[in-house]
Amino acid sequence: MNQVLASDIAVPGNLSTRIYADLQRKLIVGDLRPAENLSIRTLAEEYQVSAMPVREALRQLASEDALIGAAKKAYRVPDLTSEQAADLFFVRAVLEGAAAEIAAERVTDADIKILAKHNVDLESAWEKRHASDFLFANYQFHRHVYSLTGNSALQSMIDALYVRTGPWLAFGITNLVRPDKWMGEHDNIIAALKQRDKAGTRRLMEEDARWGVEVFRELG
Amino acid sequence: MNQVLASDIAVPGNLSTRIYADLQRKLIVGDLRPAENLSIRTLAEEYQVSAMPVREALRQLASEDALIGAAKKAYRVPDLTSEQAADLFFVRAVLEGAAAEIAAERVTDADIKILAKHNVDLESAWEKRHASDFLFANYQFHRHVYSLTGNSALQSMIDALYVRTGPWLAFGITNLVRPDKWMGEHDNIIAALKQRDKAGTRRLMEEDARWGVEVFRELG
DNA sequence: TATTGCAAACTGTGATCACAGAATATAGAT
DNA sequence: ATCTATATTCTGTGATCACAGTTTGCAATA
Repeated sequence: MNQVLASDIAVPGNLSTRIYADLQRKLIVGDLRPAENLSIRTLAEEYQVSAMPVREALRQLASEDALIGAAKKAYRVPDLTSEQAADLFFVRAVLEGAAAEIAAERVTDADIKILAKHNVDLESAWEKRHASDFLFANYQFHRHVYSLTGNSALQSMIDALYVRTGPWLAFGITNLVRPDKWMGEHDNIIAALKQRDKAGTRRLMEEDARWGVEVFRELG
Repeated sequence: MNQVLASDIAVPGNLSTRIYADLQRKLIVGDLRPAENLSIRTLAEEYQVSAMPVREALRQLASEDALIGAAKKAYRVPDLTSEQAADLFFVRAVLEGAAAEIAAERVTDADIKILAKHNVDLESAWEKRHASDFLFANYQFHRHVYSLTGNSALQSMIDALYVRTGPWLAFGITNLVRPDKWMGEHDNIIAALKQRDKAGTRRLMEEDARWGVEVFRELG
């Protein structure tokens, strides 16, 4: 059962917000699969709440195109076309590239240690072929970089992109053919950050985002 | 009274979506002022619907930070700090700059005629000091440019930025000291598009977005 | 056995009510 | 006249119900 709503733990906000956050996380790490249906009443029972908070959470995710919602039809996780996926990764490259340039100015040694740890988690998850752990570590790594900008508007917009690409990436990496040439990318980013190399960090971050498109091309 | 919900006109979607779209437009053109309160029940009466669709629209706008919502307190239009405004215009410059570069590759002569018309509307609205017409024409101009990318994810993200900066810009331009040096920017963008100058269009578009920050600095 | 049609189950949407906390206005005291 | 305490009004939130369109499954027919 879901622990998200345990009321003894101090959680911010109302029920809708908590359910929204939980579903958002599940989308990012690929716990929800493309074309999967989400029913208000079913989720309400799982979360042990009424339909009210769930419908608001689902509507909110649908408004961000993290879910597809049509009248009188069940909400479902989008199954992206190649063009849609490419569009999302393009925006991610633009935003994360700009963020990385700023991050290179502000990064501290403590930040680099944290990034290195996330990278260890990433490779550990890859060894175990654990898709959700892998995606979560990847998200944590990237998020730490663009959070260094201190620009909350920028952060939430990039977050929204990870929510939308999560389900598709989870499918993609489990069928990945050649991950080797990409696995060292994060190390290169850390190295560029260490040198406070703005242009280099930006270029590497843009490349890393573009990797998502590569995955897609391999799968056809 | 609001005509948005006239049911004889074929409108897409449900009540929540229509109310959301109407409020979104009002935010973009500055019909809603910073720190203004929005009550679910009051709006429900204005739109002649129950509270249900309104609360979903407001919640959705709050989730995009287009409105501020706290438990048991009225929703209200955000009153941006200088840092928050600068952050928003930074993201706008990044996204619109990247979009403009692509637009310069795809722009047609028909597009340029449309852009020129929006620019005429813009200057006409300025002569009359009509803030909402001015902001709407400005939005139309920019939107036409970044819609040329065909990237819907990119478009909706930029749209969200106009929603958030609208109320603040509406206040800003009415108190604007020196608009002259900025009024020709759009003409320069059109000229760069005519020449299919990717780098130039991008640079000019980034500058134009940065103008929003300038406005703020003038006002203190 | 395959196909068609109908009924039952399931879907989101909108309306309405109860509730608790926040804001406001009013009346009382100093 | 000013400050304070209290009552009233207003706020979003959650739950529950009715409704109509969609999907699904089962049974009857060819």
